[in-house]
Amino acid sequence: MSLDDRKLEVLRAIVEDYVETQEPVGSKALVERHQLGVSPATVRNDMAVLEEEGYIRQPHTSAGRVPTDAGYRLFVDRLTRIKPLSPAERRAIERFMVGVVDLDDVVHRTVRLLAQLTRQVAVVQYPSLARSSVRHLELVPISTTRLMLVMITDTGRVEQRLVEMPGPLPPDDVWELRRRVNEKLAGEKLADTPPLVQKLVDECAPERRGDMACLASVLLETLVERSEERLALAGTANLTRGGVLDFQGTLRPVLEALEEEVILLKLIGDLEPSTTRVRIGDENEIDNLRSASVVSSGYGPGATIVGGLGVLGPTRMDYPGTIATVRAVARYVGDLLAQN
Amino acid sequence: MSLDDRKLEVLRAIVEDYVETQEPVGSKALVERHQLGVSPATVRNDMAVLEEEGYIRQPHTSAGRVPTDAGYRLFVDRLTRIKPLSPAERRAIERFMVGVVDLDDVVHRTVRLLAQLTRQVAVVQYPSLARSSVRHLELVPISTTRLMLVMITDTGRVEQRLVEMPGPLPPDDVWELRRRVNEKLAGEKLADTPPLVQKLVDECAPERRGDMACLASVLLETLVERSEERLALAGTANLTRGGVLDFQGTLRPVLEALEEEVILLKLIGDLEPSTTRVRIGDENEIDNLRSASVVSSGYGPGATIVGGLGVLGPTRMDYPGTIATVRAVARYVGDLLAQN
DNA sequence: ACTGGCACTCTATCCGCGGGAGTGCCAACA
DNA sequence: TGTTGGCACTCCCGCGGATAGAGTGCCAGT
Repeated sequence: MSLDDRKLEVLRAIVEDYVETQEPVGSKALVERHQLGVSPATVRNDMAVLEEEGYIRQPHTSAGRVPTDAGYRLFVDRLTRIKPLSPAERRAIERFMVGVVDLDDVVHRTVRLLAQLTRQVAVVQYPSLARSSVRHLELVPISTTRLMLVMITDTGRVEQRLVEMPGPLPPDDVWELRRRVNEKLAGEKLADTPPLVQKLVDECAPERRGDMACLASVLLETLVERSEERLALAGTANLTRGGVLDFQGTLRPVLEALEEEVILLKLIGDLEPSTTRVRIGDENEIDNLRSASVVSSGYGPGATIVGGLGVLGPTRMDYPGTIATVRAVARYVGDLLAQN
Repeated sequence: MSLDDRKLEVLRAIVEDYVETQEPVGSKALVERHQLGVSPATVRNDMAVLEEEGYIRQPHTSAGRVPTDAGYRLFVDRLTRIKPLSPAERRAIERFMVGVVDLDDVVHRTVRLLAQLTRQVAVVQYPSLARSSVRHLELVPISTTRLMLVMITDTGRVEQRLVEMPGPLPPDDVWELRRRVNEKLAGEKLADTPPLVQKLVDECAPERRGDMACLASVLLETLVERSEERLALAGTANLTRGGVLDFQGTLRPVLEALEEEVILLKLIGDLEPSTTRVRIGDENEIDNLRSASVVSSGYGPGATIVGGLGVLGPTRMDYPGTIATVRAVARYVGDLLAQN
């Protein structure tokens, strides 16, 4: 049996009221607060159906109804008109971002901005190395046998690693290494570099082979293996809004999950679709986050996507508003990156 | 009236029991769990005195006693023998730190280690720029009018900033700038650099003056103004141990405080004394942390101190154990830095 | 100076009891 | 067939009172 329009309207009303009041909502209160044009009894019938279909449930017999995860899902998919940002919010974004100086700055400001606007926990991933290109590689002698390898990407990220050389290396040789490495790798996507690095070693003059091999191994580590993604987090204090009622009693599991970068990356790192994604409660694979929802989006200059960002909050959240904000911020950050 | 030895012993017993059980401790339970050699009645008299002096208090008439902040303070100052780390803990530290690759790695591992060992929130400050020296400055052309300034310090920190030049700059000029800047600044303590940077501009040939001034302003920002300290945080989930009983009801203020880097730096950034410092409850100037204690210590290669680290937990914490751990980890990190 | 005894206080817990909100069902109606 | 008003029912929540228990303060005795 499919749900007719009024039943959907009832679901919407339930979700909206529950999100606002945080209390189970009953049939009488519903008809009072919304112009449904029908009596409580009718609404009750609709509710019975909605409950049977799994979209709402009652905490105990004879209490009001509460949306289930499936209910929120339906609400998000079919009942949400993305509400445009208020001018105040637009201005907040603008104001927050004036005078950014570098990538770190952008990321930190963005994550705070998101947390503040949505009043939830915000996560921003640094532009993924895998999706960046090498802009420049620099070799800085630290001692006679040590080099500092500094890599700068087109997205503004700077990574550095220490290289222990097999033996002392005169400055001219460092210079030569630097030149060859840049010649070969500059401009290349990081994902494409491994074979190039190998070539670099192969094409090297035998007497330099040792040094180059050593450098190459660290290069590979930096470029690929250790291309651990970085991210920034803000707004954890927002978890305590609404008491401990959300998150079924303890923040513990949520805080634990937030400490695991791997988990966070999974949450916001789904970069395929350019659209905003919402994961509600049980839809999260992470057990610790079964009582949380995540709204995330990819961002990047133009249409390409170089990283993800998003917010995490209770399933009982203002989805339309949150989605709009996340989307707007993602777009803004993308534009900002495009300017560099 | 001064407290005799037995009264102090009673205080110690109260603190230890309360820390363990999290419940107000009564006279009878005390004599049962500790060999005090006197009767409950005697202990009661001692307790009355201790209460009068402000070291303990009862939540309500006819409940057990609970240490006050002053009680903890006395306990820490006069009743604590630092207990040596267990071999297991020593081994944990060693194992945690094998194979560190760079400074970021050291800091991240350290903060996780601390959180794990103390089961509390851990904070580690990156080596303070103000206390570091310039090892090398690198200028990388990004476009014709943009340079990336990369600074490497002797403590392993790498900072970068974008420099917008007034006009296009040929590679040779970049080279020259790089040479001059390094000549003047390499090896200097960051704190000493501002006048040197000024000199750099003054001594510059007039036709280069514009470029150099531009670079200098960014340099100053990087070296001084924006030498915001960085830090790492871990173990927030530990705040939820012991329910919400600690922290008088909500984690909110604590989580808020933990989001403010400035606050955290104040907490662990008191670098004067080489010894471990303990701040208990009200001793924290930050209102949000009135129900928390902070154990912190400076660290650095040898006797010098380049940064701070510490943990934050409820006033009801295991001070002897925590102090020992913080101290041990600080020393270990110092040794690690000394090796570079 | 310490101890045992005793009366007192206060809290936490359980119980029972409405009040109230909300439901489900049914019969009536358009 | 879909909607409505009515009604009995269920269950949570909050309240007051009684009780048990833990712990204290005080006092008299050693």
